[in-house]
Amino acid sequence: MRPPTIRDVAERAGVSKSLVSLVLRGSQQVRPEKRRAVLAAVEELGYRPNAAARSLSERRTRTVGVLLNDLRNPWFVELLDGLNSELYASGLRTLLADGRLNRRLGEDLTHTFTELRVDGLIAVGTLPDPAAVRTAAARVPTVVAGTREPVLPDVDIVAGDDELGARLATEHLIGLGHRHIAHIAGRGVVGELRRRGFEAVMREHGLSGSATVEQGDLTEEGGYRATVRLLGAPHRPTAVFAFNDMAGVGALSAAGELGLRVPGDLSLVGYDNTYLARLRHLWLTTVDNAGHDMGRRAARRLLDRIADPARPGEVALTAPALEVRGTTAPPHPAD
Amino acid sequence: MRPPTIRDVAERAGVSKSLVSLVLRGSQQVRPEKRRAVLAAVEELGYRPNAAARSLSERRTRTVGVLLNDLRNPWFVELLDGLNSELYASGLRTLLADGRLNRRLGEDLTHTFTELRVDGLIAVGTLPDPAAVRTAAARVPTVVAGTREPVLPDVDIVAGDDELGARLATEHLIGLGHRHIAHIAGRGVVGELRRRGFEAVMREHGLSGSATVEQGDLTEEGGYRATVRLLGAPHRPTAVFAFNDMAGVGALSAAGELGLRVPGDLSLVGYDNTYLARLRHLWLTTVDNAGHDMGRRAARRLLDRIADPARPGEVALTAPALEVRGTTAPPHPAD
DNA sequence: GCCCTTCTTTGGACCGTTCCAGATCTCTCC
DNA sequence: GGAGAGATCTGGAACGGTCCAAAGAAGGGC
Repeated sequence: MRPPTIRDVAERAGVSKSLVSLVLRGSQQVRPEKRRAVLAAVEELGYRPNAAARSLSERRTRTVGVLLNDLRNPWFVELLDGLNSELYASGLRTLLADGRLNRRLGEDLTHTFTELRVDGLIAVGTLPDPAAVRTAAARVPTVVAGTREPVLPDVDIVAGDDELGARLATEHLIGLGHRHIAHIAGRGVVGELRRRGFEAVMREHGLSGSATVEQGDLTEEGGYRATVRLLGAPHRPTAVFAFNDMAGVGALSAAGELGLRVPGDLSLVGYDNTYLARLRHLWLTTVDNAGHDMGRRAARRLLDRIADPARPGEVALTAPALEVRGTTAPPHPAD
Repeated sequence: MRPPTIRDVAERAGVSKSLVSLVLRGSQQVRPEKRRAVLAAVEELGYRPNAAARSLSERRTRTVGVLLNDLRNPWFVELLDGLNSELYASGLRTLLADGRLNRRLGEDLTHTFTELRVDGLIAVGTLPDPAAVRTAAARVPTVVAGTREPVLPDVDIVAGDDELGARLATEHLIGLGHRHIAHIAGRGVVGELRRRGFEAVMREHGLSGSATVEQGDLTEEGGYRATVRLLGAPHRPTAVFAFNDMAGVGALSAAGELGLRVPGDLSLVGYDNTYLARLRHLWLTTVDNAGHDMGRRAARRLLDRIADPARPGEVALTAPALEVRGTTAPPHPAD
């Protein structure tokens, strides 16, 4: 009861296995009646090529590995979507591995990917183990997406311009009249860049004195706690710029619990423009990071690199855009 | 510059390739010094087995295909997590395909999976093309998770008891004193079951007359629109039980826009206990569907089925639990 | 020291494709 | 009718592992 092989098809169609192979790969050098005979045999037997045999022989898998930090972050899914659609168009399939989950399981995911001999690798977001990306990149064409690290030779980087995004958010708040603004900072290089953008703009407007930075993390919980600390301090900010939407939602909750109305008493900006920010009940002003588009660009970079593995690594930044919704407004005149 | 093969390792270690194979597969029949020599050679050459060659020879891939409806639905991710951890423990890796995305691309994902010769298949949630699951199930051990369809011979089903979950939600609302209760219904068998549970409980309490069902869909938008229609009707309900959390959040928004306070003027229950419901700013009363646990159970079923493909299909329902949060309260005495 | 048994180790067939060099067919042209 | 040129088709060697039967080595008993 084994699945039929190319030889079974050949026998049934009365041709050689080589001819079947030619037909299946779309060769023009085959006489129409033979082609028909082969296709009929394929149909009758329900033949499906064996991908393992094919890639063993072709010495490539037509598969790209995607290393993801956390599938629960909606922004990653967005990026993944763009990635998929572009790679699919080039006949590549995508193999997904969630680094957070599997690290918990104690496996180095790049091992799996090298054993599978993926044709390329995309590392999305800040990963638990950047060293693994380095060793993998030495073996297989690699592109880093959605973050600026690790910087490696022969690795392209496709990311948003986080510093610019942070500038947009901060300038929006200042433009509304806010002076005392806080930033809930994230971790890693991305967190660093967004914080830097915030601080630079505040400095440029002579507001360094009324700028506060509170360390949070990438979760709602982190945003909540940071905001509770911020709003409990003596010089309460009138606006908060959060590292990402999740933290922004946490800030929203904290404000609500402390009896502050948003945006009346407190303005709030998130980052990423995930579907969370688009929920009407949250309706968060945020910075659009163009995840889908970034995914497509990362895919194109990878295709280029697969074609020419030795090309020098490039850094491509996409410009983010401010998405103004319902959580920002001018401060009270009193403040 | 090809990656080293088992023969390269054998030559370096001064043994036969068969011995290398034995060592790598952990045989006890190998003398310690030879084992050491082989492992040293592996290390020096940076050898990694070729998964394609291995699975061609072993005639299995140690890979399970997961067909997912929509990665954006947090509940699916939860289930996936459970699935992964259990399968990983059995040495199986997981290959993920988002049906919604790929259908847009016009591909039948089961094709990919049959070409890859996955050892098993898990279909998660209501899929765009149930017929594809049928044909796939004829070739490869298959388990359906998170929904009750399609029912096929030799296919196990692991799902939540949706009717029971709906009963819990409805009884909770009735217990609080609500009489006029609306349900925002979803699509597919799952939607059907939840609606049936709702209607049964209303009937049992003699409340059929004040039960309303409004068709929504699985999105926030659908929940929002359905709620706007419900609240605009003459006999406004005092409580809404939504098909899932997303729809519940839409309902929350609609209530807010119409000037109704939740839970003061309107009680609200969702379904799935996704992280959305856990966001403090939403804090939605919901029905916990135990996604992680369900994923693990689905994995175990699949392992059983791979071991014995002919075993009769079973249906396993997990009991959901009500998770009471901040969106439900007794109605106004006036209502 | 020889035979027998039990460990270890090995060569070679096989898994299902692709690829290539060469065989075979078909035509065209003189 | 035969040569030459394409167009088609084919057999066999990879690809990199696993598996199995059998060879070789080592120890035990007489």
